[in-house]
Amino acid sequence: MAITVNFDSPVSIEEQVYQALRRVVATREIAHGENLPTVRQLASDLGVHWTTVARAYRRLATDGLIVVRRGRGATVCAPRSESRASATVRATVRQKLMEAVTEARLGGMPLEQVEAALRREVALLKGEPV
Amino acid sequence: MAITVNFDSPVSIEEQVYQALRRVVATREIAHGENLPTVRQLASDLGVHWTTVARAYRRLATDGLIVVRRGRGATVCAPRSESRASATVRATVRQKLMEAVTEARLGGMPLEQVEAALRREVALLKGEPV
Amino acid sequence: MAITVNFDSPVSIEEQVYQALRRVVATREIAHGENLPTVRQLASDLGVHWTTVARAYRRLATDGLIVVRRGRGATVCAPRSESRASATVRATVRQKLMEAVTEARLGGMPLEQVEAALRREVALLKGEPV
Amino acid sequence: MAITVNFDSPVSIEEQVYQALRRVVATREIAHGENLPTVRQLASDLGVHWTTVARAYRRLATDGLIVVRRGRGATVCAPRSESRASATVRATVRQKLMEAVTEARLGGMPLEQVEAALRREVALLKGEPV
DNA sequence: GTGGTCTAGACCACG
DNA sequence: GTGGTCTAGACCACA
Repeated sequence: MAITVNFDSPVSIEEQVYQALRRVVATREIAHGENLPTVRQLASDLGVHWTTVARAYRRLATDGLIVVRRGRGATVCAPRSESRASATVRATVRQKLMEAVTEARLGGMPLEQVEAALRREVALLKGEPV
Repeated sequence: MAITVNFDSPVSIEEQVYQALRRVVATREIAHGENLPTVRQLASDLGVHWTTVARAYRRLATDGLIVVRRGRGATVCAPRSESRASATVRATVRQKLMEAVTEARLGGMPLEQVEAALRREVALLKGEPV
Repeated sequence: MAITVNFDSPVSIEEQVYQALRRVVATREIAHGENLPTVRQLASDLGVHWTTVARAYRRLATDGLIVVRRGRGATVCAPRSESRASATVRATVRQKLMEAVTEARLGGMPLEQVEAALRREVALLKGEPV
Repeated sequence: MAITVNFDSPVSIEEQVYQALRRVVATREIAHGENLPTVRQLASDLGVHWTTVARAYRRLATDGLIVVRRGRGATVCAPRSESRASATVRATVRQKLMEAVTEARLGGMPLEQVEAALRREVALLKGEPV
């Protein structure tokens, strides 16, 4: 599980760890029923304090992505099946996409390339060859 | 120019204002050669401190999106033409797209709907009917 | 005896088991003179460590609700008769009631409904039809 | 605003502060639009670390009871009007009432006295003479 | 001045 | 050993 944090980023370390772990769960790199690394282990790998990692784990637990139990570590929950997504989820996704196209245009990247890049990301997540 | 800030968000007000203004420039809602509102005007509209807005304007100027001249306000620069985007831009766009698909999967939103949503965003930015 | 524990709760498993057993004794679901399940039996039913259950039993014994004797298990003691309650008990009860009305008001629940709900709880404890 | 914390309690200091502040908001001791004390002020009053108080404030903000803004302190939000309470709220209230009657019976407190005590709490919250 | 985050390291509860 | 909480105090962003 290769995750890194950028100490110079305006986004907090906790947030970076949280987002990276959401990704790990979404890709099923660590599957349903398996454990994440212990907070102290991951913290030492990343070079951050273990309480910072523990805070990120708590948020994942609040989201229902993992179950955290003292003395037993953090276990990944069963994934949600595809279904009618909530309005909140759709709004979040839309926001991210809007940011992507905004960055693309300001950076002079043709919008067709953005669509191609999205197809690559979708294929990656599905585990298909790109 | 309708921009709003969320005071409860973990992302700073400065960052929210900065991002919203990037969007305004990207959509050409305020076109090349026109002025943004004054720092104090926008601050008062949003109910935030004027120094916060000023910091956001400075960042836009650093990005080369606007030029700020004493006594003449903040003027939007000519847009970049589409071209070969820098690696940085492509990485940023890719990151946003990755976050979008991650959120979609965790929220149970079918990935095909993400592609459809992106097409809508692209059309919106181009000013085409959706 | 159907008791469950919530592994995600901020309140410890020991505390949950302890509270649930207090409830079981109060309702006389296991009556005066009868035995609680063995520590290892209950632990295995709940999927928790047996030492956790043992700690809860110790607390019940300290409270005088059960007696634990080697080789004979944990036996429920005779209930206290109704009498003038100690100041401590009255303070505890008052605290719980205060929390209940606080939650009700913050959640928009009319306070009359709280009184009705209490009458239901009293009837339940007495074993009357609700 | 007289709140105290019990350092020997099994419930965490953060939780105690959080509950006490929920009470303060519910009773409108600090009304809609007013500010709570600053985190450092309250922490110093209680003799705890200010980050502990800050965590409690964050939870209140998550609950939508207050709005916390850097440099401006924590402001109480408008109260919810009475309405049909959610199932979650009703379950929470019911749980608290169940704990109250359990404690009463185990402590030998007549259940009629519990009902009387609840009426007092309701009157207190409504600001009526008791 | 406000609150937000991070590190450091203590102590505790749980398995 | 696990994670949870607290203190202590640094540094940052915002008003």
